Amino acid sequence: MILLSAVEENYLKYIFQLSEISDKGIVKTNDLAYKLEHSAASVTDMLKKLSDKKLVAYKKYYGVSLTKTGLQIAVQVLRKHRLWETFLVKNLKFTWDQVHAIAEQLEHIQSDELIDRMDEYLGHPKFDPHGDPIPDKQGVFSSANVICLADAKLKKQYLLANVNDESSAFLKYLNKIQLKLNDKIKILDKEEFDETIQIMINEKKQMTISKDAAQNMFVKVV
Amino acid sequence: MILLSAVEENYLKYIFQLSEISDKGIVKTNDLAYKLEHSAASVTDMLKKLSDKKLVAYKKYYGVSLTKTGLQIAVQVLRKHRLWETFLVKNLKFTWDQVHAIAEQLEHIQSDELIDRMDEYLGHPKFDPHGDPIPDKQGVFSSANVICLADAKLKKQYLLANVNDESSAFLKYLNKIQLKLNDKIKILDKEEFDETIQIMINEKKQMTISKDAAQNMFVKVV
DNA sequence: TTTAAAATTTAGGCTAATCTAAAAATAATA
DNA sequence: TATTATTTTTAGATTAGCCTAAATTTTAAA
Repeated sequence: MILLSAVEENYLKYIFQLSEISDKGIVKTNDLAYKLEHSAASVTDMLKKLSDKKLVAYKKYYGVSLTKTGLQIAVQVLRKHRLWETFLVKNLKFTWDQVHAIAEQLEHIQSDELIDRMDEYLGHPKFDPHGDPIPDKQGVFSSANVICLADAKLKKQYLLANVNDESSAFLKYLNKIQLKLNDKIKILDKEEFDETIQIMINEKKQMTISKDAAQNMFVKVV
Repeated sequence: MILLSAVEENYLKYIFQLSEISDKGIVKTNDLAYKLEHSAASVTDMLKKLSDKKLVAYKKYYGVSLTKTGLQIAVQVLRKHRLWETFLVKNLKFTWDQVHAIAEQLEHIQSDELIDRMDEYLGHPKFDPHGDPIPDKQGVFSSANVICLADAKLKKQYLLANVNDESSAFLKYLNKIQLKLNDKIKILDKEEFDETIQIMINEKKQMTISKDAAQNMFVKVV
């Protein structure tokens, strides 16, 4: 069990996030410096340390990528971040925009037992309140191409792919409005004021969906 | 709003705890060093820094006490610690001997909003799983009328209200003898020779309690 | 009351994580 | 290709928070 500082964990997390949108998973020093809001010199410094610990593969003037160990740690930090965000929104009723800063702190709490029990407590959610996938204990993300219904685009055709909330209240609600997994959903309108959404289900039934409900539904593009 | 490091918060917390069992609230450098498991020299160093920040009143070779500001912060750290412990035991089903180390980390998460919502979520608990009082947002503790089991009277009915020692060894011992907070305790006999105590638990189970154990248990009169 | 022991502070040093300024390497342009 | 601009690294410094060893102050004992 490797114990890392919160700072080191953050480096790994950001390298992971940048590597996902970069060429061949190679992250540039300056991009990392910008993300971390540190000087490029500090980043170079830390990259050498992480390289010594075999958490990253670093080549001078070229860039950095995660090793297998570094990747595993980065993914677990992301898992913790997203589980905490889920807890903050679902249980403590924070709004999605309030939780990031707090989760940035909570993600560095060191206790596997804690995060396992939190995962259990939340009902093993697969997506966080922003619709980002939550990797499981083994680091496996559930299917990509799924977005939160709250973030879905107007006029496009989707299929209901996943629900985040396993509470009986929410499932009963879905039952009542007769919405099931793999039903077709098209967004007719989004109301800016209260963020409710007008949807068409299976090309025949029109419904108004609350912001809360939409945030718990995940759809994939047809 | 003063932002302190986790290290500084810990100093204030331990000064508070030691001042409660000390003469006139004056804490000695060595006692603090022992509690923090740091060298006395490090403690002197930090006391000077905390003194500069007006969080403690520090007099060389004499001792340290909290200022009004320092006290307020210490009590809020304690509040966070105890609310988190309550959450870990009540909601995540940890046993009370597992939670201390995790709460030591969680107590330093910086967010008033978070702790307010957690307090609300837990239903404004007044005591934590160890029976320690949880100060409210204003820093006010609710006091129970508790006495040490070692000082309790023969033949009287008590409830186990609090334990002094949060070491995992002691809490495991309580688990083993199946003694929990709010269990009924009646003192059947006190042995003068070694100061062991015969107690009846919940009117059905008889036990012998050592002097050491009894000094770590606190009971309230029914 | 003098001396020995204990507690505390001072002095000097170390590591992690940051910084700025200058140097070096790479990329872009004339 | 030569020169300039950009990116990255190196060098040297700083701060927080710790340490050990030595010096100082306080307390206890003879």
